[in-house]
Amino acid sequence: MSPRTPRSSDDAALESGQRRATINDIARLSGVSKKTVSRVINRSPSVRPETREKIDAVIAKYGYAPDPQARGLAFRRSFLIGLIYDNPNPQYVVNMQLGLLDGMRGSGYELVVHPCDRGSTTLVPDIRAFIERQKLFGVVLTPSVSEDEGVAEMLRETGCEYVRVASLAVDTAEHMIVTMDRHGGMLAGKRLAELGHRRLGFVSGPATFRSSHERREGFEEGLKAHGAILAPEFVAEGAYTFESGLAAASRLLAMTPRPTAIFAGNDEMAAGVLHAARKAGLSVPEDLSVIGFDDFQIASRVWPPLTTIRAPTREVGRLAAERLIGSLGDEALDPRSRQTTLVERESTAPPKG
Amino acid sequence: MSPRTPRSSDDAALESGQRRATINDIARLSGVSKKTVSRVINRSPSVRPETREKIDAVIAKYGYAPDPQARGLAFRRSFLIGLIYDNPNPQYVVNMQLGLLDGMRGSGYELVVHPCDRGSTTLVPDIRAFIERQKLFGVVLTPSVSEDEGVAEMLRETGCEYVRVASLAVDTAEHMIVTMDRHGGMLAGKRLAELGHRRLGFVSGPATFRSSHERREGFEEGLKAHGAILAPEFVAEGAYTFESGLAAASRLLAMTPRPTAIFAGNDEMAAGVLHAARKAGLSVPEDLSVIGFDDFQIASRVWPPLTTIRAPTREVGRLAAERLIGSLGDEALDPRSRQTTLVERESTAPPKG
DNA sequence: ATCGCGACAGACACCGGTGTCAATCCGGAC
DNA sequence: GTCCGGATTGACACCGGTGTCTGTCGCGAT
Repeated sequence: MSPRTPRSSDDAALESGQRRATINDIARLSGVSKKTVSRVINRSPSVRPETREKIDAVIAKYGYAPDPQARGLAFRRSFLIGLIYDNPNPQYVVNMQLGLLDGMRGSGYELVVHPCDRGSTTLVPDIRAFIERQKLFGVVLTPSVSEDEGVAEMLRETGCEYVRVASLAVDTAEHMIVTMDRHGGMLAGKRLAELGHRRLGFVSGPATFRSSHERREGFEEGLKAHGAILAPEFVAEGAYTFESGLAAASRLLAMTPRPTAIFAGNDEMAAGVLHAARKAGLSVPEDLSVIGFDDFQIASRVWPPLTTIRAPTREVGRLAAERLIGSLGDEALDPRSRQTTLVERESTAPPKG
Repeated sequence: MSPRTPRSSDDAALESGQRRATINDIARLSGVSKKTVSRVINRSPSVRPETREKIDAVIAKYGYAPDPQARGLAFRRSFLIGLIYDNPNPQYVVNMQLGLLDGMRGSGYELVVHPCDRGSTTLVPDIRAFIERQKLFGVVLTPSVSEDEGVAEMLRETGCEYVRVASLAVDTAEHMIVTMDRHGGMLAGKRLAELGHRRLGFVSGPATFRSSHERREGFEEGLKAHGAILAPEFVAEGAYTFESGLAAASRLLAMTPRPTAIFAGNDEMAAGVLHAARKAGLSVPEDLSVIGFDDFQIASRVWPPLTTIRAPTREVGRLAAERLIGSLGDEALDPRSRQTTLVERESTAPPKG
């Protein structure tokens, strides 16, 4: 190899696609300095249009894309977005991931997943270490860890961008995507009251999830609007799991008189309610109406197929990602994009008699 | 600020944790060159033990951890591992992710998720772009994209490390984690034959998944060992989805005579079989036994709770990650770590009469 | 014709690590 | 005491980008 030929001029490898183009290649092939190429990449205004076009053409010809690592090193941050979650429901997690990827598509960011345990004593330092080591551009938090103020405070300290998905505005608007749990609960209450139910049961999620309270309060609102109420003794706390829903419903159904309808805080617990009803010898919806929440796959797999509240998890994920990377306009103000809706299947009917 | 004090000596910020330590800080504070610190980080053997200890102490004192971006830039690769998948089942995806994270814990790698569509005409270039842009250390592929030879060939070209999770050894051992689908199918066949079933139905996954064939062939083996056979007319192809299972089972149950037991290729389709049975007026397990595959949550949510084959997806994920980063020893040779097992619930019984 | 100024472009250092190669250190052989 | 070779260590360039600052250019004002 001729020593006169600098390594960076090894254009044969470039042409054949053996070697990815770097900013130095683009600069040399465009006849400008690398700094000018950098300006073009970063859309700096002070580049003459003809220069920009010339460079853009070379970039396009060689399919050049800047190296995220090198860029990140200079920027002192990465182009990674972390999803920090502790919700154990697989479908929630996957839908959220898909939504985030929807919102990130074409932005040059990548999604790094980071499950955590809110009960851990090292929760905050663990997340902090994750963020600082990777110099994350930003993170999205979902319930219930999104409702943790200790974590939020740490995030503000680090200066890492963040968006919290929660059912209540627990932070400033630019850091929030608010889900419509209260509205969903209201739809459930309204529907059951309309059907004529007056002895209503509620299987709540764990008190550590804000959504548990929102769904319940919405439920009560919906009932009240149609002249029904939720008696405190007909409220049983579960943990958003099948087993907890089964146990809670068993308690409710053992009471006399028992509720004629039960609203469960999510579909998993609603499935538990169905099992409890079966064990109690009750048929659904004849003896007991059941409404769930989420409209995950399980809702249509159980028998009878569950009437439930559809929560647009994937859309919420997309909004969260767009808010994080700054591409979200006024859409977030329009609740239609994250509306909850009632999906009526076969687990609801008027009460007997 | 005194110009005599170089910026790198701003130890106040370091002590207070305002600034993360860099390799230069560690070098200065240890009284060695950064290259020697680099040697310690990378476990180079040619460092005198006392030097190593001195540096290790400083590293520990300041909680130093090398910057993955800078390291990656110099190494010409990142410390990211991609999960490339096209399996739409949320629980499979989440279990696989959890397993991968299990295997990666403490290794310094992070997991980047990348769903894809095997039907896309740009599948290979899309994945290639993902790998090259991020300079991924390695990727894990799961079915069915793990069975795509075009993708595998591209991976070999790029030099990116990779591990394929599949139900058949479609690559050399160092690139494979083989799941025991055939064995699981065998367990199902064996059990149904033992119960006395002789007219057996099979709802297959899509032909594009190797596991569909493996599970079926295993099923036939298990039957044969106990004197039963799978008649070709009792095989219906589904697509690993609830709806396809429902449709396939409806066809099987409309035949005369109909099968007394059905093995479905996964739990989702088994749930569909249960719905089909109900619509046909058959009760499970009295009129029809059903076995699923996976033992995902849905198996215990449906009614009756499904007898199924437990597949250790999370463990398989852990093995895949360990193989990728090279921390997997002989464990992979021991099938116990990825054994499939029969989980007997209430959807199976001897045939009537 | 000269001056001043904003627009544009480039030189150079730096982000935080690693590779290469030369320099230094050390104990044992002569 | 001197020489030698392997073990340690350090100086310096480089990975592929960006920040800062300086220099050049073209144009209208004087």
